[in-house]
This record gives sequence, C-alpha cells and structure tokens, in this order.
Amino acid sequence: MAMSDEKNRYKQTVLLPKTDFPMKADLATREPARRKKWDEMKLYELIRAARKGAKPWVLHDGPPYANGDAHTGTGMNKILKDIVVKFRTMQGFDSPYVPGWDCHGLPIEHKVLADLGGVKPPTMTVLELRKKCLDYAHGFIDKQRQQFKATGTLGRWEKPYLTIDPAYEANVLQVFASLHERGYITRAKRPVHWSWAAQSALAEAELEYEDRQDPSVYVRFPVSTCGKECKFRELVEAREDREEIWNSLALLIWTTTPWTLPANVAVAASAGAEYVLARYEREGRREHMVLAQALLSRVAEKAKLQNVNVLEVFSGADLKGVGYSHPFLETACPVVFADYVTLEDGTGLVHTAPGHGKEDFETGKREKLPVVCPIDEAGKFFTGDRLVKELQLSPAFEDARGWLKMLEGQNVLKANGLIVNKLREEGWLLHTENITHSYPHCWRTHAPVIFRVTEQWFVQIDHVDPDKKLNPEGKTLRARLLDAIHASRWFPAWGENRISAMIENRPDWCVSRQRYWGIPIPAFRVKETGEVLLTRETNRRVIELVRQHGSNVWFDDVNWPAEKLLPPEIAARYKGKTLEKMGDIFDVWFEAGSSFQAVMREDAELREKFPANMYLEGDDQHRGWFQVSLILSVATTGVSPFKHCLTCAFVVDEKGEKGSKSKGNMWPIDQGCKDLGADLIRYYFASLDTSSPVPVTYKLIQAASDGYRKVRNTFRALVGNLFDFVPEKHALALDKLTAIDQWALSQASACAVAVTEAMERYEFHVAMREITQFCNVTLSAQYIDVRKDALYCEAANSPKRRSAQTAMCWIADLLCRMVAPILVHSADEMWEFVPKKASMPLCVHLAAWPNLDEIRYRDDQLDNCFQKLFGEVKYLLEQSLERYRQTGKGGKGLDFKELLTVRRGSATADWLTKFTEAELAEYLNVSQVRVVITDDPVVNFQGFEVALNGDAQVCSDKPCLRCYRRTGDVGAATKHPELCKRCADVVGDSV
RNA sequence: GCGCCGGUAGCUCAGCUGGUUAGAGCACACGCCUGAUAAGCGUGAGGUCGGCGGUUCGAGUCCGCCCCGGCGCACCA
Repeated sequence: MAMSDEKNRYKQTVLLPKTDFPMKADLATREPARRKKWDEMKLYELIRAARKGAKPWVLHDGPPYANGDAHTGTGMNKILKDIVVKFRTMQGFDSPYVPGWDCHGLPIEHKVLADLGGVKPPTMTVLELRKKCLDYAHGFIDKQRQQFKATGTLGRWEKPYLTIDPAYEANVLQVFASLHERGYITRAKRPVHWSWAAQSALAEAELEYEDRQDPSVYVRFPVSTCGKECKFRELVEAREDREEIWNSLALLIWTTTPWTLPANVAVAASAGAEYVLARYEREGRREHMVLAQALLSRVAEKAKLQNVNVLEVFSGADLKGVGYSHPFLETACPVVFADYVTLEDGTGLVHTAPGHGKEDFETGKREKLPVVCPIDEAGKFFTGDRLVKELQLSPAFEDARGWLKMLEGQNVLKANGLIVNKLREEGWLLHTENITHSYPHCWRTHAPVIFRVTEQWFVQIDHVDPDKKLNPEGKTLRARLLDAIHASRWFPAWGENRISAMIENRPDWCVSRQRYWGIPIPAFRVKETGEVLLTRETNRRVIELVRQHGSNVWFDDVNWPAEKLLPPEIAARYKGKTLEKMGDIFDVWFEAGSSFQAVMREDAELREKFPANMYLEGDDQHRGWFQVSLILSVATTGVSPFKHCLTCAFVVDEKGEKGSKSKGNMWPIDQGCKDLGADLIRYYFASLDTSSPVPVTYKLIQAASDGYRKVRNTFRALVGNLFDFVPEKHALALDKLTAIDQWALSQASACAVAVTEAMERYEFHVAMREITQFCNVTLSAQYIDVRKDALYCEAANSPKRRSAQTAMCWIADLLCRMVAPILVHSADEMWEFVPKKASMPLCVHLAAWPNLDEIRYRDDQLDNCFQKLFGEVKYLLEQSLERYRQTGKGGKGLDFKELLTVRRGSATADWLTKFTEAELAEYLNVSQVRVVITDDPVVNFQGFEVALNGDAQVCSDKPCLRCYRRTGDVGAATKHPELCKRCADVVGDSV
C-alpha cells in the first residue's frame, strides 16, 4: 500500500538507536574470554605501573586455609575485597592486592594422616610426613587460586604469600624472638584446652561450643577427720546422736565430668553461703550429708530421698578444717573455699581437680593443693606405675577395689560411664541423670575438649613492655591493645565493642602445639638437667637457618642435629651435655597473625605501606585473625596492623542455616560463576547488606538478575543513541544544554555523590540501590523515555539532539565507572562502547573514579521543577489516561492532548509556567499541552478543589507519519503532506 | 543467664535529630507501546512498620517490658 511505502520512506530518516553492545549478557562465555584478555594484556601489572608512586592504600589479605574448595563464603570475601581494591584504585590510590594462603596446621596434617590410615606409620619420618602435607597444601593453593580468579578478582596471583615460604617462616620466628626479647613469652604449667582427638593444646579461637549430653552425678565424699578448731566438728560433737552422724557423714558434691574424679584433691565451699547437715533415708538406710541449704530440696527431690531432716544450719566458713577421704583413692583431702562457688546448680560443694580446670588450678595454687592430671595426650588414663605416681597414692595402695585396674588406659569419655557405675555399686552415688549442656569442642575434629595441665608456651597479655619507645606510658599489652583497637576504625562500628570485650577478658595466649605440620618453637632442652634453652642468640641462629633452608631443619635430625642449629659458642658452653630440640610447633594463628610482619613489612611491594589500610574478613575473625594480628603487631611494633577493619557475616542457605563444607549446602564459587556469571554473583553480594547473614542460593542470585539487566539495558539505550556522537566534535557546553539535559546531569551528579559516599563507607548495597534507582526511575522511566523524540526525530546535528547526546554520553561514562568495581567484566565491556576521548585508558579498571569536585553539578531549582513535573503532573496525567484506557479508548500518550488547569498565584503556577507548552508536551509524552491559568476554583475529577488539575483529552489531530505526534500542523509543508512541520523541516529534500 | 545487633509490603532494602494519606526496586495483576523489542512505559493491589504498655498535641522514629532471629560472652564444678 502506498501509505506503508510512505511510512518506510520516512522511517529511514528516523535516527533509531544503533549499537553492538549486546542486550544479552551471556556472562558464561564472555567473562572467561575477558579474563583471558586481562591476563594477556597483564592488566594487573598495568594498573600497578599506572599507580606507581601514587598514595598507597593497601588491603592486606587474610590468608584462607589451603584446604578444600573455595566456597561461596570465601568467594564472597574475595569479591568484597576486590570491590574495595578496585574502588580505591579508581580513586587514584596505589592499591596492590597480594593474596595469601595459610598452609600449615592441623586440618592438613589430619587429612594427610587420615589418608595414611589415621596415624603416622612408624616407618615414616617426620620429614616425609611434612612433605606430604606440603604437597597437599600446594594442590589446594593451585585449585583455590583458579577458583578465586573466576570471580574476576585481580591481584598478584602469580606471587602470593604463603606461610610455608622459608622467608615467611623466618619472619614468624622473628616475631616470636621479638616477643621473647621483650619479655612476653613464658613457659608454664597450666591447664589448657586440650583436644585429645587432635592430640594438641587449643587456643580459644579453636573452640566451638556444641551441645552435648553428659552424666550429672551427685557423689558422697565421706568425711574423715576434722581439725581441732573446726566449728563444724563442734556442732556435731554437741549433739547426742554424734556417733550415728560421724558414721555415715559425707560431703555431697556434684559434677558433670565424672572422669575428673580420680584427680580430685579437694572440695571447695562458699564461705558466705548457708550449709546444712541433713539426715535422710535412701534404700532403707539412714545417712547424713552436708550441702548448701538452698540446694537441699532440689537434690532431695531428684534423688528421691526419704524423711529428710535438717539437723544443723551453719555458715560455709564453719566447714574450715573438715577433711574427707577420697571415695575410691582413699587419700585425705581438705575442704577449701573459693568465691566462684555458686548456689545455682549442684550442691554448693565443688569437686576440685586442679589438673582439669582453670579455676580449680588457681584454687589449687592458692591452697597449695597437688596438681593431678592422670590423662595422656590421647585422652586416656595413664597405666601402671605412672598412674599410681600421678595420682600421688602411697606405695602401699593396693587397689583392692579395682579402681585403677578399671581406669587404666581408658578414654575419658568411656571412663565416665565406668566411674558412674562403680560409684553406684559401692554406694557413693546419691543420684545421676543425663543433662544436655553446651560444651567446648575441637573446631576441627569436633570432639569434646578436656582441660589438661601441661607445660606450654604462652604470650602474656598483661606483660608490660619495658621498651619506652613502643610503650612510653608503661601500660600492659592488654591496655595497649584496647588503645590500638580504639585508634582503628571498625565497619560496622559494633566490631570495636566486640573485639574490645574479647581482649578485655582473654587469658594468656597458649601458642604451643604438639604436632608436626607447622613452624617449630625454637627452644632447646638439656637432656640431663631439663633446662630449657631459648635465648636471643639461639633464636637468631635458627631464624637464619630457617630463612635459608626452611623450617624442615628443625625436623631433620640426620642433617641438622641440635648442635648444628645452635650458635657455636653456645654449643661449646654445653659441651658434654646432650641438647635436644623441643617438639612444640606454633599455633597456626601465630603464623597467620604474623603476616603484618612477614608480608606487610617485608614484601618488596608492600614494605613501605605498613600499617595496612584495611583488613576485611568474616566477623568470626574478631576472635581469630584480627585479634592475633593485633596482639602480635601491637606487641612488636606498637601499632595496630590496620587502619580500617571491615567485617562481613556468614553465608547461609535458603533455610538460614550456616553454610558449611561439612553440611554440603555450599557450592564452589567458581561453579557458581560458571553457571550464573561472576558479575551476577558480584552484583548480588554488592546489593545486600553483608554485615548480617547472607543467604546464597542459585535461585536468589538469579532473582537479582533483573537488577543487573536493568543497568545493562539502560546503558545500552544510552550508547545506542550515541552512534553518531563524537564528544570532541559534537559535545555542547553545559550552559548550552536543554533544561531537561541539565537536569539529567544534575541528577547524575547527585547519584554519583551518594554512590561515592556509600562506597567510602563500604556500604555497597546502598551504592547499588542508588544506581538501581537512578537507572530505573531517573534514566529509564523519566529521562530516556522523554528524550527519544529529540534523539530519533530531530535533525542529526541539531542542538537539541546534540544536547541530549552530550548528557547521555556523559552519563554513560559515569554509569560505567560507577559499576566498574562491582560488575568488573560488564563494566569493561561497557567501557568499549562509551565514546572515547583520547585521554581515556583502554580498560575501565585503569580509569579514574568520577571526580566529585569536577562533576558536582547541581541545580536545585531545576531538580525541583522536574521532580514536580514527573512526580505530580505526570502522575496526574497518567491516571487520567488510564481512565480513558479502561473505557477501551486505548492509546499511547501521543494520541492525547492535556489540559492543565492551574490556580493563579498558586505555588504550582509558579514553577509550571517556567515550562513552555511545547516543553510540557514533550516531557509528558503527549501530543499537545494547554495550560490555563484561572481565578476560578480548580476542581479535579473527584470533585475536590486542587491547585492543579490535568485533563487528558483524545487528540483528533492527524498524527505525523514520522514522529507520531498529533501537533496540529501536519500537512503544513506541501512537500510532505503526511508530516508535521518539524519533521518536514528535518527531512527537507533528503527523501 | 548477660550483652550486642536486627525484626518496615512476597523478596532486597530506604525511612536523618519524632510531624502531612509509610517509600523505592524487583516480583505480582491489569493495561499501553511495538522506533531500547527475549526490551520500554503506565496503572493497580499489597504493610495493625514483631507484640504490649508509656512519654507526647503527634511515634516506624523516644522509653519500658515481652516475643522472634542472628551473633558474642559466660555457661565452670
């Protein structure tokens, strides 16, 4: 048909958007290609070179453990780090990222041993075992490196730091030597958390509290002797029935760890509490016992005691001088007093075993009680003479009742049951039941932990460093740590409180472990005398040898006997004696915590940049890496190793359960990147508040893809309209732009300011929200929609069109830069479509963050007018149009004209008249607008009096064949009878 | 048990120092457009702002108590 031909003819003159920037992201194939390109162009090195000499801003990587896959949690951590680094880099900082791995430690040793059948084969040397551990670690470093790189994270992947590097090991020893020289280190016999499954001491950070069922037992400890001055004795002696009482009198104690009963050496009471002497019957027998008054009824009820009578009530202090005989070892033990004895549970009489509890140990120290600990590394009772000796039994003890025989070699958990049964058989057991309580477990083996007194190396948290330079005020390390914490900034802010509380309460740090896969504590022992040798000189020698040969020198007795590890003059001093290397290694936390020294203060690229600007890890690191790093750095350098500390929460699954490798509800991060796209995953992490638990599932991430697509398509619309725009040639000056284009730039500036501020606070989800809002509302629904006519239909080089293009080009550039730290692949792809000036770098990651001083273009008046126009007038109009559409008289905006009635003198009239009717028609996407200013009341369709009413009316004017507008002047140009005047002018003679 | 943080539409989040009918995006329903098209635009529905009480002329916003979730500390004998 002729009409259709006509239309096609004019269509060719419409400047429709044109771009090769694909609408479909196709992340799965494009992302790997882009990363390959980055590798080939050595992007990371280019960035380093470009920022050389710039002000440094370093995020120091906390080393993930080189074991297993990198899952979503570790992946999120790396992504957040990369966002920060890319942002700071764009801001112009020299921001190198050196990833690292934690390579020593029990989990790897455990895995390797498990592959060997659980224990080190006798034929295998320690060196051979360590070699297997090393290979294992290397395998996972390579694997995880690939997984992390799949997230688009840039860094010095080819030269990471590894805690197994000899140089790193030497630095760990250096930190230790420095602590030692400053007096922080002590070797002492103390109760420590002991994992019998891992056969090693554990630090606080290596404990996990889990629920566990244990026997709760009430045991009678028979009263034997009472001192002469004993008030309790006088009480009983004053009674006529004293004979009967003495014959069946016991202290009633309570415990949930029956296996510690053999180590019992005392009973602790509260001097201030009220106790009773009670008579009762059970199983037909009459007995007597002492316990706290407040707990009598509860105990009596539990144990179903009959005819309970309180014979005497007295103060706990009256028990001074009471002695009892251990119920099965028959040793004579005292009653002591301790302030931690409470009346909440139990009997008010506390079974005290200094070998198996921290408080018991302290009580034991004060009361000069023996420390008994008959349990070996594996959590089993000693055997034979060793057991007798440890229990401090007299040589005459014959074990007539078979207790020792029963206990010998038993695991503590098994012993629980055995002891309870035998106590019951012998009649000591008043009552037993099972209780569930949370109990510390070994974080790796998940076996319950026990307290065991051993000799260990400790870092003393309350030590006062004598060095006036580092510690001018003579404070304890604990106090200085709290100062350093306060001097750092914490994101979120509550992190400061959390770690402060932990530091305030923490005990000395037990840094020794009894394992193979780690860095040795470089102490020697004189075999003949037991003297422990650890000096500045021996440390120096060992550090030097480890730096040259690695920590294996300590474990290589063939090539490196003790003498060779000692400085010659010291070896000479001990001539004739046998020196041996002691067998402890460092807690792995000590290694990781030394990274401030081994990496930040040593690495050629980072050396000058200590302390780091940021540490960023999961919030569990408040008691882990943050804490140990702080301790070691403050103790040896006097300052916190970081200025900012940012934490993220754990990753959880759709049920809100903590993701864990063992549960299998987490997937490897590279698999997710492959399936969903790294940028989408990055977008997802950046769009929610990572300071509270982060749910991560494929479904949730896919749901976020709409937001991602909106950014992509908005950008596409912008650059699609820039196909014929060359900034240098066509860009207009700011003051020459059309009002709506100026407004768009003003909005973009506001967005950039908000985004920058959010990024500075590391609140990426706020930044993403700003960007999303900007794309969805300001750009897509308001600005671009309205500018289409100018872009498509005005003459190619008309000021109006060039004005719109100037703004769009500028906004496209801004948008691309703002999303670059997050959508690392897509932004770089977008970058290729931003019209380039000569000065712009090849890759967006080499580009600068929008300079707020330059772009801070705001026009409040303009913002106001357009906000009202789009917010109020347009809404009014659309409602009006909707009413038409619902009657079936469908149609697009251009089929309508709008009558705006405004009350004269109203505020609305004030700003509305700043627009011409033609502008209003354009901005409201209708064909014509008529503004009527009236003195009469303005009434809306519901009959309410308002300042402004909008009334859409079907426009019967003929539509322009080219621009669809019904402007009323179609046909004015004789040459183009189907076109409006504007279009006729634009088309001219070209068709 | 103690402490910290949070509980706002189906989802992800805004709501500053208390002040008009509590917002946005997505999802949903309905519709428009077919010149951003595996796009775009519009309208709509949807919330007792965890619960109860209090302060106030007025509270999502302040106070108290309680419930739920997360976390930390302590859970010791």
